[in-house]
Amino acid sequence: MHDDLFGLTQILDYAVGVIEYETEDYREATQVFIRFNSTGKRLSKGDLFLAELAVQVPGLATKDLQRVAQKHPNFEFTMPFLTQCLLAVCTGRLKTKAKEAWKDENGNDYTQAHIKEAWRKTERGVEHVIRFLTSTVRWQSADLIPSFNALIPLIVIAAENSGITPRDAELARRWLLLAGVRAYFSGSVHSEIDRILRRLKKRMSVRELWNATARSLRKIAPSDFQVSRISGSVTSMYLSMLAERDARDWLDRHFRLDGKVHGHNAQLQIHHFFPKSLLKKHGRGEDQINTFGNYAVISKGSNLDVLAEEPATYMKRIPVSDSELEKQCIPLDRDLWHVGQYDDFLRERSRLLTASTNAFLGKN
DNA sequence: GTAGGTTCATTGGGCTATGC
DNA sequence: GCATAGCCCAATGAACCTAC
Repeated sequence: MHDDLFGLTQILDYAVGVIEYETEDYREATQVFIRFNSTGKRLSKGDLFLAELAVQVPGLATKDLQRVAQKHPNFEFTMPFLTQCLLAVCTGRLKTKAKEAWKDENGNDYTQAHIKEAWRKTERGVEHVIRFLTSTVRWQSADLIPSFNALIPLIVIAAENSGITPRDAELARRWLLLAGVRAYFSGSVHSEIDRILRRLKKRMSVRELWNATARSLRKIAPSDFQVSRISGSVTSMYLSMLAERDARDWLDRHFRLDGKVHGHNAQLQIHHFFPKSLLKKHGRGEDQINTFGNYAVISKGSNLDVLAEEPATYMKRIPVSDSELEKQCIPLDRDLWHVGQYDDFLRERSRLLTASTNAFLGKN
């Protein structure tokens, strides 16, 4: 312990090297900046694209992108993310070296006018997608977005088509929610987005986006609800469905179950339909207690005061209608609300969740 | 240069210790 | 007894690496 503390104090004597490099050329400075990025805190591709953009079109990043980044309090997109959206709209690709980001296939710089026009379209695309997220998907904040990368193709489509038509909106929602649950954008993200963007060049539509990815986006199955995470793509999809169904709190019928279940200013909370302490008492393990089939959503302020009672007991005191229970896919058969029937309850709840979610997501 | 596999970094949930 | 802080770990997205 003493050695560790002594070692820590040595940091005060650590010699930090400084190299002075004089230049008036912003481009040259950026190249040096990118080259030095191999050590220390590594910057993301988006950071480097942003640095190059600042050189290519002075003022665009510091004024226009920043304005959009700060415009929507519940959808605070980062500058690197917006830069990647702009890059996708401007060049039709994302996978590139930073210093070649704003060049065409012949190696020539895109003109300032071209990039500014692309930004005008990107900004419009971002606005349309936020409207789509709040109205069709019914997410009121960016906290519920499982993957920001998934928004990029949608923003490109909305930018090029001046929005997402009401006819396409439901397919776009199906695509976004399934892309989240299937963790479509993990692994080689830039390669995959580039492949999608190449397809979209041929036909810029949500239908084409769906066709390009459908093989990986199989419909929801009961096993998809065997998750313990309270935050995550399955919960985001469930909350979207609850808002669509105009689900209400179990104690306060006027309170819409619309919002998020975790994080700062969460409006909702997860309620274990079979209380943890009850299941623990009956020898159930964590994986059986904390599983989506046992989760319901209620308002943050609600205290159902259930202790270790069975649902069959405590639900008699709670003035919730069958229609609200149906919205949350809770089996109405009261015989399943006894702890001895827990396995059958989970099986039936998973079946109802699967059927309801697939109906909500709609057909291709 | 690209695709796909692997590794790394970040985030959020759960648990426990501590303070009020 | 409750609230809060801090730690650990799993999940996940991003970055990196390698084979073709």
